[in-house]
Amino acid sequence: MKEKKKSLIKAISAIYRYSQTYIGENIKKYNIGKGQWNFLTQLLFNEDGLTQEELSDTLHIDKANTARALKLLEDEDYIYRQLDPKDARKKRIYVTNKSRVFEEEFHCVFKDLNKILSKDFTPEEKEMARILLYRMLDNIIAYRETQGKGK
Amino acid sequence: MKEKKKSLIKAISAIYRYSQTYIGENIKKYNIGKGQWNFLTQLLFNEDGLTQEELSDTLHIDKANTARALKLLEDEDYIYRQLDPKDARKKRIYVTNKSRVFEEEFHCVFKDLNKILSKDFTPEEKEMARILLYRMLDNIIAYRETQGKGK
DNA sequence: AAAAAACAGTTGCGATAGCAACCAAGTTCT
DNA sequence: AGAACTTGGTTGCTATCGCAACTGTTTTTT
Repeated sequence: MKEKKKSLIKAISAIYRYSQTYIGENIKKYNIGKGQWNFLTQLLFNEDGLTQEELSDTLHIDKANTARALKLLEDEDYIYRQLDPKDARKKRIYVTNKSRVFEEEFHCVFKDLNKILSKDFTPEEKEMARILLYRMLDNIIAYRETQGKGK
Repeated sequence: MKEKKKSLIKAISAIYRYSQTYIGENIKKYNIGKGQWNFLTQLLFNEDGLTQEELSDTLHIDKANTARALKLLEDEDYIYRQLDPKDARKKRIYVTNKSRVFEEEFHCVFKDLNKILSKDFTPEEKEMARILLYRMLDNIIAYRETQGKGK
């Protein structure tokens, strides 16, 4: 029985899908879906007031999805859009009070997921995992840029 | 400006999506999509003759998707299904000669992706990334089992 | 042996994702 | 100023994915 080396991408795929399911289950009660968490956490825990384009770039998500996800978040009153007074093409996205009310609860969902994933990791291993993952991400972004898909 | 610790799952999500796009582009010429590579590589590079359920379990993919992906692979003549003579519920999946013809080319797509992701990694870092990722996967699988979603 | 339960695979459904085409607002070029 | 181009966002399309409900086969229970 030949021992095949298991590929990085197989693990990443499975972790991604199971994590999405986990997130979906744990944010369902807020009436938002697993396609929206990325945007909401970015706005809540990093910075709001970004345009949709900036959000897309930061999160590496297609701008069409960004438009759709933000629409849903807006419908549920977690964010609102405001036209940039300097440039009427841009819509700047801000979180609502409702988002702030649930901020801590949201945060827990992601802290918990992180704990699940890195269970029994030493602090050094956690840090190493983070570093290696973000290097992989940078690598594939750099590759895409050589292919002319910079953005 | 507060320095936020970046989460594992954000990186994993982005890597997953970019990798899926990469794979999709590179296997398009074989008339198969990014939803099918996981099954085909498993059958080609590990073992065929598995049932759909076994494939689902190994790849951590819902059995409904397995059925659909295999249907497409069968339509394109990369695999065939054979009823298990001992148990008429089971369909065992085998790769075709057509698959074997392209085996090396397929392999390159995934080797190349692996190279892109782990660019500038030392051999130790590559190994560490693999180990940590599979531990994360095992962790979330174990968590799911505590939640009664063993399979 | 008949009924009930378990198992393997399929289908229906709704949500998410990327690409391409499009529209409206701003910028640049002549 | 007007034409051409760029930029930011939206919509249409198609593919993927997980869950739930279903069909047909096998096993277990009584």
